[in-house]
Amino acid sequence: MPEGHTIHRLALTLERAFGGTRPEVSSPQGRFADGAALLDGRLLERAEAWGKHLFLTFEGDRILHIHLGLIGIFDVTQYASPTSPQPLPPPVGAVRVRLASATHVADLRGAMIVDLITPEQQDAVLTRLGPDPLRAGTDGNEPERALAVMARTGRTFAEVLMDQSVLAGVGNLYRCEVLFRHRVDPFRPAKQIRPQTFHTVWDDLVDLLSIGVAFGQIITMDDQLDQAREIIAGQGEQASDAYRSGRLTLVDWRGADEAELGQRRPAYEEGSAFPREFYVYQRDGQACYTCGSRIRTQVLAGRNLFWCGRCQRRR
DNA sequence: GTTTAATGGGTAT
DNA sequence: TACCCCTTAAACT
Repeated sequence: MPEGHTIHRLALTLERAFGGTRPEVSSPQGRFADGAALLDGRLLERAEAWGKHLFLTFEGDRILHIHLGLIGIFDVTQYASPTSPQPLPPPVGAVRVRLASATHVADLRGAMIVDLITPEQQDAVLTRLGPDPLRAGTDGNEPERALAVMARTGRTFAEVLMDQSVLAGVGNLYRCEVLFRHRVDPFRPAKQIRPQTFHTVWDDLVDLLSIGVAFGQIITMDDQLDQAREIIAGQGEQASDAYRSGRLTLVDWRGADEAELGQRRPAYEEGSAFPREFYVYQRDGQACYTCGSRIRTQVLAGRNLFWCGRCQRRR
């Protein structure tokens, strides 16, 4: 499930659930037992996402570095409320890390990276990342940085789009869909992409990923995006401003009382889901919605690329 | 019951 | 390019 939007949403959810508290940290499966013991009962200062990397900073500069990889999942649930305490639900399956408070529990399974690191090690991870569309408008996240790399690589645009050192947070699904949305040939050399085209793609990614964070799912089709934007516009000025600035993830919910949260909380939390539908992703052999020709697929650098050979020719 | 695929990515060859 | 790691659920036999 994880592209950048998943991780940014997780950071927001974890901050709301555990930020400023001292969660119990354990490793029911046992593979993170030592790290869990070091973090248990420590103050969780903040949770942050950079591209697909998640960092939970505990007091004393103890940083829990998590990367979900392809199959990782971090479930955060509220199992009790302050007025109605409930027993903590037992872990199910291979839970490598569990955070638990009197009201919330978060279970991490299948992650590729689970490490306790120092601020210096965190910096080393961050310097290897390209600009993150979900941090657009902040230092170091300018699309020009990606353009500079593109100008001196021999690789195709589709390869470069998923390279985390060029762009942080974009995965295979957003890649396929954004290429189709702008009718760009995936195999076009990155250096041949016009800067104006790339800026349009970048702006679109800022929009798409932000909506992905807001709704907790990848939405790429125009009719669904229109509905999504309408729902966001109905959330009031604060959510709307944050969305327009491309930083819906960075809204700080801490300190808000329940009434305020009710007003600011996006509709998605009440569970409005869009049908899972895409322009090209996993539609190989089916008719392109625009031109009717068959959607094609090919393994590119180990991942399944999907595109429309007619709509995405030579651009 | 066994195999496969999944929105990742590092390391060896 | 190949192989490895992580875990689960759906699709096979």
